[in-house]
Amino acid sequence: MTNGRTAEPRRQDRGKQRMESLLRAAEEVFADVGYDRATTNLIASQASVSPGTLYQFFPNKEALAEALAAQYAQELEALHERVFHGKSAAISLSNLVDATVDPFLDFHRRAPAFEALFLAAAVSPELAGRIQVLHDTVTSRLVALFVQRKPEATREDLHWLAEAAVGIFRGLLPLITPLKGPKRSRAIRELKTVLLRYLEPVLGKRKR
Amino acid sequence: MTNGRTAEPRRQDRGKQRMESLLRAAEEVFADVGYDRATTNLIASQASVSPGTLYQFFPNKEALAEALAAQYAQELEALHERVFHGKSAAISLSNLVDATVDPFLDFHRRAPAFEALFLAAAVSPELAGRIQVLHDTVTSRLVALFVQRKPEATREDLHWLAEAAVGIFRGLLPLITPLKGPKRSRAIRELKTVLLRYLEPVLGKRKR
Amino acid sequence: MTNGRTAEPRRQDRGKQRMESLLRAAEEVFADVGYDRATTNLIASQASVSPGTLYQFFPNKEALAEALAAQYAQELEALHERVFHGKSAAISLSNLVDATVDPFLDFHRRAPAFEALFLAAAVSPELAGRIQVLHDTVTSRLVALFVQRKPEATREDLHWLAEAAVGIFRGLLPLITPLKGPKRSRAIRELKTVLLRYLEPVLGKRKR
Amino acid sequence: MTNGRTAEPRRQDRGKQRMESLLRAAEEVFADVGYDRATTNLIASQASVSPGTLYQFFPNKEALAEALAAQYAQELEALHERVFHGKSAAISLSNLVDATVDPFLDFHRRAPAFEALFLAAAVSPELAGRIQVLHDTVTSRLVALFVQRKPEATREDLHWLAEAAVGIFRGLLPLITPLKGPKRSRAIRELKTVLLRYLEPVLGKRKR
DNA sequence: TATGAATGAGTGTTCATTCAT
DNA sequence: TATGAATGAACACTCATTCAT
Repeated sequence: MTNGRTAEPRRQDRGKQRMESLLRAAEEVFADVGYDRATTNLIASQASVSPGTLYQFFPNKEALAEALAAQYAQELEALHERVFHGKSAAISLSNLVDATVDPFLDFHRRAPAFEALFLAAAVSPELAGRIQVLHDTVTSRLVALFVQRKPEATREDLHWLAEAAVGIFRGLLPLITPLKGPKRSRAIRELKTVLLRYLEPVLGKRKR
Repeated sequence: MTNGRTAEPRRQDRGKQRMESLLRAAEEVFADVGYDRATTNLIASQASVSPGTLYQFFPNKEALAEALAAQYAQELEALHERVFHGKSAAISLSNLVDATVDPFLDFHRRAPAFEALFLAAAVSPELAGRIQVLHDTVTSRLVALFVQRKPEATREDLHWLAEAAVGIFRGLLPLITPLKGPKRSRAIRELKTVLLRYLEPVLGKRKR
Repeated sequence: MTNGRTAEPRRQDRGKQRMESLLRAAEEVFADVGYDRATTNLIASQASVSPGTLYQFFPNKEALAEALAAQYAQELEALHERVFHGKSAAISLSNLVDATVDPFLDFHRRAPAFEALFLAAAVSPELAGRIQVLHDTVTSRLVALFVQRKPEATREDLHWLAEAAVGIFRGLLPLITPLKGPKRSRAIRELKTVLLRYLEPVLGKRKR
Repeated sequence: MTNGRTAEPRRQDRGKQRMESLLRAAEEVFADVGYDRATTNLIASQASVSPGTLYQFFPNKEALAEALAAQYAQELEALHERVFHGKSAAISLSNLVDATVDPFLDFHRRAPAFEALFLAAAVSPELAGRIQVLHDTVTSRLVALFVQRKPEATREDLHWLAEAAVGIFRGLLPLITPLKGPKRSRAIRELKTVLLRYLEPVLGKRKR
């Protein structure tokens, strides 16, 4: 019936679309009930697909998480690229923190399963390994940023700085996400304050 | 015949001991596989006891978590009491941070399920309510400490300070716990640095 | 301390009392939740006694049901004795039905587990055998009554008559017991009507 | 490849068949051990199916009972329709009773769980609500029959008549079902006699 | 005799995963 | 490829019964 040459891509396209819709379904389910309580059958039915179909694309639940994490990592990289295109050294630390925190919180809103995955990873080492990429991406971007700003510091120091910064994020995010309105703003301000005070002695501009 | 007065308590003692051994078993299992993956049958067999026995003392898994959290909360309060008996205002902020972080990390070593519960609570709101007491105990102790040190600050500011401090703990703990030796020391130093820099502007001694 | 001769009976008395209180407890529990859903532990605790004590007097749940049924059978016999002391032949059939139905319904009110046992017996042949005595007592009393009234009828016919009468009771009781007030009266009237019309051709007075 | 139009139904057919075989299995198990003692795993294995499969079609035991009751109710209605197609007013009461009792007893033989459900409903109010449909179907059919035969009677009277008739069935059925041969015939005759005598004054032909 | 902690097989139910269609 | 019925080990939890004290 159809041309063999076009049939192939079409089938692959359909596959891509299925994977996408499965990932979106997983995202929603993870966000709704948490990674652990999410069931593959629920994800499949959320995607209006049979469980068998899900397993045609993802060998198990972890694989879904992993793919989602990879997607998130990619998005975060793109985001980072958009915000800092080589001129980070110039701005004030306060602006740097703003430029890091605000887009990230924005992304956080658009990526409903992000927190669920992060939290679940903390609980299950098995999962943690799978979505390591997320953590690594974020950390290495921060390190790059810090290196650019403070080339004379040792790599190790800056790595600790980045790890701690990510830890601060992870620890204060639960303070922010359940809140709305002015309370949320306050919580965000507090996060920025923590980061600012922590980073200032190392990354702050010498002469003001 | 045996003395009636001692017979009763003896049975009750056995009950207390069983509860204790069940809590210890739960602690180990929670620490090993995480709260969500822990099964009541596993906990029972870890305590060398039948599932029925477990349910004679605890109506369900949540109750075990709750009892454990209550125990931890009590221990933390006792710890706090031991460290600060009314003289916190006098010491330097650096000493204060040491006096808070070090015993806490020590406790953390002795309380293997502490982290598992804290993390699981972040995932499951159901559990979160049950072990709220832990978070509340820690936070309110910190607030009390801060009030003593800075009576003129508003209660709200100090509450945010405490919440953020707890968040910092929660976020950086995963950096510390998997490590040993000098790396662990470095990670602890980083945690203390974050806390110190964050708290200094508010709680630091005016005149130096 | 106490005289050996009096100690024995006292102990037996205590035993009797325990059995009685256990039977009363079983009665209440059977009535509350039904025979099948009743648990021995619940019965024991309702009697403020440990499960072990229950099993000292009754080897299992069926034995409790059996003892209760025996008690009920005895009570019903006493009741029957009280109502008909040899003069049943004289009264009208309508009066006979009244004299049978009314005290029975009265007893039914005082014996909360009666219906539960009867119903459970219909479900479980195992139990049915155990409480057969109840059914047999009631039936044979009815047969005796019928024989007195109609000596010339064959024993077999009267036996069928009695069995059917008991069946009518069993079948219409559920119509009566959930009702109160005038509806209940109506249901009772219907039961009596069924019995009257059924028995009349055989037991009715010939000459009026 | 197979025709798309038949492929779908085939799977659905399999589903229907499974549901049917599960209902048949439930029927047998209910009849064997009673509703209360029936376990879902036993029903599943009786249907040569895993427990999971059972739960794919029925969310719990009650649902099985409900579905079975609905099936029975439907069958009874069909039966009724077959026997009385609008001409009940003409026949004698004796014929009417025969035409009601005989097919019903026939059905009763083919529906082994019918009695178990009816009896269990009397014990458990929970179940009673689920299978109410059975009782309601039977009763309302009888009322309709009676109305047709005696239009001038009040609806309420006829309703009581029907309820009592159903009660008589329920009460005398246990007399019939365990018997075979002539004893069974005798028991059936007794049931018909009870019904006949009870209904005669209200539903009997005026002119004889 | 009385206790109540202890048992452990068993209950209803779930869910990641497979596979015939 | 897609389906969804099927699996079965596992889960949380129950309860009749036993037995050390």
